Amino acid sequence: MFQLLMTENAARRGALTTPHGVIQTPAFMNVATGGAIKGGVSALDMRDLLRTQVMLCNTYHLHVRPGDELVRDMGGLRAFTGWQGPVLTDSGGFQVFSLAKLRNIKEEGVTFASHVSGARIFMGPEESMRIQANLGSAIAMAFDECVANPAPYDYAKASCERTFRWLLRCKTEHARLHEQRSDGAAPQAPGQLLFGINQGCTYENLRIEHMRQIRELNLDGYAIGGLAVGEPKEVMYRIIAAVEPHMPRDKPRYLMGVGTPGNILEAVRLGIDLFDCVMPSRNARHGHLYTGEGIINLNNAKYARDPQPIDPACDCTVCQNHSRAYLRHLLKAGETLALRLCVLHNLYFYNSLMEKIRASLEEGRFAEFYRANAERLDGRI
RNA sequence: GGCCCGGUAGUUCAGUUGGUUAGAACGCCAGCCUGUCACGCUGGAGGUCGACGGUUCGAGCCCGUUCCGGGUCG
Repeated sequence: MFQLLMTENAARRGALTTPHGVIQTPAFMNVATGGAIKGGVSALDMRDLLRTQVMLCNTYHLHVRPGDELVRDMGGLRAFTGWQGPVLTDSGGFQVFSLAKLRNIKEEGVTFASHVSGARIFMGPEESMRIQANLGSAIAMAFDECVANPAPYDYAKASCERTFRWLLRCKTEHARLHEQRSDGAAPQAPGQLLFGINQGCTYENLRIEHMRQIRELNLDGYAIGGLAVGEPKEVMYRIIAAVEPHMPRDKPRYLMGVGTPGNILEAVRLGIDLFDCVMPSRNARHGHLYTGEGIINLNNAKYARDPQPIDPACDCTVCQNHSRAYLRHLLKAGETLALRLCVLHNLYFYNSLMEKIRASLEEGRFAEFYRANAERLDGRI
């Protein structure tokens, strides 16, 4: 259940209770697609160094390898990975979009060629729900289609309608998997929440109509999917602003796959509670580091002799102990330590940004925080 | 000292019978990345082809001299 603690205009400060812990919102979920944050960051690091609240894993990737039944037999994702807190599993719907060359979409579901073995894999709403139950996540996402941008109106509309039919099937299967079994066996993932996903490409009327439909299903949370897939950020903000008034107030709202620090700040202002994005970890591995003053590219020669930490205002373990010059050296030398340290900093930065946002909401000065940071966060220095 | 092999981008090397603005890889410089097929992708700079002279319409390629490195024989 979701508790709305306080609001400032559309922005919200809340608490989402899951079977595996409470998530203070707005929150950023740390992406560990295949059960690990890329760059050598462990579950212990998330707990001890990053102040992570939620780990996000992917249904499709874990189904392909090592297999969801293996994860189930090993005690579920938490036991398997060592992460004690809540896990959100993405449904695999995004892979319908991102693995476009390998797929075939039908009403029943999607046929993929496994990117690992090439073997044919079928996944529909029921399969996705069963896999997510096996994975034992705290929050399961509905199986949807993330439509490419731009998409013709007719395709976006048809896809939206199919995503709705898939959602109905997800809900039915999810309920079936979690009801008390007649044979007395415990359900696979007791108390697992189910979030629905809004689609509709960049067409406001499709977005709103779809949102109105899915809110009737009284799900545990509502996500906006299919954004930040190439459209200008102004378009993304316009869609969020259009859909938000139609989202239930008493349910968490999750903007999937977003985004830059600036995107997140803007989306919180528009009423979003949950985020996830590969950007902080991927960009870290590519040498782009976040600071309160903007983004720095550690690959740049100007940092070769820079004794400062990545962000002088940051209190993460990396900034407490290492210089830009050293990290740049590690990066240039191809040391895997560079990946770990840079990822640690960026994820700490994101988690810490969310803490600052929550604090500003609690103190009724979010607008002020927004004004002071909106411009700067995504800039380059 | 004789003979052989080699000197082409910062580095390791390609350069077809002599023929447009001499290529690659790595490195360097910079850009990109939004529910991760991603230690990835894109772009850029950088060469008096050891030096000098010759042959030729034209030479990194052929000839001569010379310098440097390596090998080998005495």
